[in-house]
Amino acid sequence: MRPTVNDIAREAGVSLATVDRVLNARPGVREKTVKAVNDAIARLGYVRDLSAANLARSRSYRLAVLLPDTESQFIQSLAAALVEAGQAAATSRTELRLLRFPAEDPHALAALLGSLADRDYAGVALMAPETPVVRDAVRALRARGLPVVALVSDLPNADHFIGIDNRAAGRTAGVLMGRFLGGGPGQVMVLGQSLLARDMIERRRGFDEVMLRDFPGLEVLQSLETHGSPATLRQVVVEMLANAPRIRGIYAMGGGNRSLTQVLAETGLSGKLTVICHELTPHVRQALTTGEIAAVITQNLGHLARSTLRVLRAKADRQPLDAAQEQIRIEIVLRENLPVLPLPSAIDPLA
Amino acid sequence: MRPTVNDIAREAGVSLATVDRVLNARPGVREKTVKAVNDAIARLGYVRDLSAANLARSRSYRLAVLLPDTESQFIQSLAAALVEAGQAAATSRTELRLLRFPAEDPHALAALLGSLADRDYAGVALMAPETPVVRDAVRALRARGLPVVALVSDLPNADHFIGIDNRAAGRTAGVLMGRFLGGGPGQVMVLGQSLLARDMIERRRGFDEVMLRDFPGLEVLQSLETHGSPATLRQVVVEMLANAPRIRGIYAMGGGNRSLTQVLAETGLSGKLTVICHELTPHVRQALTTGEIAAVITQNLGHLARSTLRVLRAKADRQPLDAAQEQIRIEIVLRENLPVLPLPSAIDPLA
DNA sequence: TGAAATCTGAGGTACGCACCTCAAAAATGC
DNA sequence: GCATTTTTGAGGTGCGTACCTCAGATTTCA
Repeated sequence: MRPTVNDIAREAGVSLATVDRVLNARPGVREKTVKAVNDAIARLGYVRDLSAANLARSRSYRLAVLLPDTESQFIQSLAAALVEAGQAAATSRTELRLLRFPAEDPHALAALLGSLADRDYAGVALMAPETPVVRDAVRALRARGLPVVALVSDLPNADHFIGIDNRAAGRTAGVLMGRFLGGGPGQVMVLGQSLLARDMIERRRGFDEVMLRDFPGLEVLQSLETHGSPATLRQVVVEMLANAPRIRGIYAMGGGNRSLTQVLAETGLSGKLTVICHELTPHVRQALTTGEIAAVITQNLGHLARSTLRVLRAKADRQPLDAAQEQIRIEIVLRENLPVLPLPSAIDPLA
Repeated sequence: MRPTVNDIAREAGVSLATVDRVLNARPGVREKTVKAVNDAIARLGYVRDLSAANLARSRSYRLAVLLPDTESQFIQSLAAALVEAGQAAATSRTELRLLRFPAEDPHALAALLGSLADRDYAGVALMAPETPVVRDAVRALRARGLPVVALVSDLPNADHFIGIDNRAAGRTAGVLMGRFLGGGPGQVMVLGQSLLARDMIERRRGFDEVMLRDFPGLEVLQSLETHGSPATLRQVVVEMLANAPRIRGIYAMGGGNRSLTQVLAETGLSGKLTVICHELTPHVRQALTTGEIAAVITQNLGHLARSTLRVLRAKADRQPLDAAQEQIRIEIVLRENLPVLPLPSAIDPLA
């Protein structure tokens, strides 16, 4: 049998109450006694039983995840992954509430953040661009002891960031583009939703780093801004294709993948250009299999979602996290290593 | 407050004992009553508290993981990942025992497997090539109700396989090789430890599929067998390099990466050939950063280890698994998306 | 309708730990 | 040495579920 707290008490020659004080770092125990208890713990190889501890604490975690109300495939997939992770975590006294806020309204978001403090949440995860009001709202929440983690897009004053290193992601796109195009010659088009967004800036920087250093034969054109609008995307892409006849590759830094493949299809360029984009949404999967898209840089949303819950719980308990497990990988997906779609798992509520 | 079993009993108008019988699928309850209870569960949105359930069951899991005693970097990394996952799982009544067996002795392995049945293990994970004696030993274990999962290398009669699809991995290597070499012309050398091992056969098949279909300009040479011996590797590689002057790429299907880079360095070919190999070991990391290796196809060993524990526990409890979470991805690692090495996490035994 | 079989209720204990109280013991300051 | 403070012990309760027993209620079948 594994040792219990009673075994420690006996081994250390102290009472259960003292062991408890040591284990839970409560005050009122002499250094010497603390050491005696810790020695006993080490001798017996005691490991706290988390199930029992959580039960006794009757601790539960109400977590909020705030996503913009954008209806992009990426956000939808992310939301779905979060909901699924939330269902799985329900058996562990964890309740996840998915809240949406108007994408373009930082003040609404700040107000929402402010309202969270009162409703005894144990932690908040947030995917939003950084603006001064948001920064202040995050600071206020943290001051109240609520952990706040940034999701997908980093917020410098959050407790933690869950997502990929966008500069490295840009570099990865760069190597793939460079090598797939054999180092040149040719031109590469770069598309982004908003060139002011932190993520886009970092991806572009990483991409440029590699292209300049390793593939000088390829000319990387100025970033085109789509503002998340299919019409704008279509216009700028068509225009650029007309002006730059040596374009052989397109790096889509974020969003608008559906519109992009559509425009390429219409202009008869499907499969003729090397297209590298981000995020493995359903449509991108499809385009990968047909060869319209050559490679995708992505992050595993299931992992991202589960990691979010784990990190929030750890932060709420002020426990350390397993850095290796929580690191979100920059995944490269080609047609050949496209992960098979597992059937939507039927979560058994009694399991 | 979340509903408990008592709430269900009240809501369904039955006693606690009946709710318990329904929840744990014990006999002696009429269809009609079962339905009443399930309806109450649905109405209240009851979710079983796993912490309490595990505690009450006082269930614990002693798991065995059997690895060959090979001292390759891959096995060492895998063992380390398993040990770490085992430590983290200790708080959840899970004890992992890492057992090694002589790599080339199927009978010793079979004997070891046979001896496990008596020592109340809850499950067994096994990384071994399939041989008739092993197959029989696995069957015997399963007949005794012990779940057996195959690790890294598939065993057709195991309960589950944890690892990557090697054929898809080979295809992935193929696309990368083909695209990195611009489709040809040239020759590609292929190296493998043992050409009889199931994994190697599948990787080669996947690689050939893609090369033949998409890159006919590249000639894929016959596989060279290294038998895990640096000397043999050196010999066959040097010989092949002499005989096939148009070699531009090397696909190392498994093992021997250290020796390979060494031979290339000695022959002045470092960085001049496109080398694609498997498994991100410390040495391979190094070779990636220097450019000696262009790309690595790998599987996340941390994930593999944690997945092993989760799957074994689920199998031991006859519970369904989350296919999406347990799917091991085929990861492509280039210098630019090399995951940063997290510091070896200090596992807090009290956490 | 009666006996047998089946179903249900009431109540209990146990799991390992957290957290509480109050009194007793030990250490400390003066 | 005494009062004061600090440390320790003994004992308790509760977390939500699993699993057990035994008596009483209900249904089934002859």
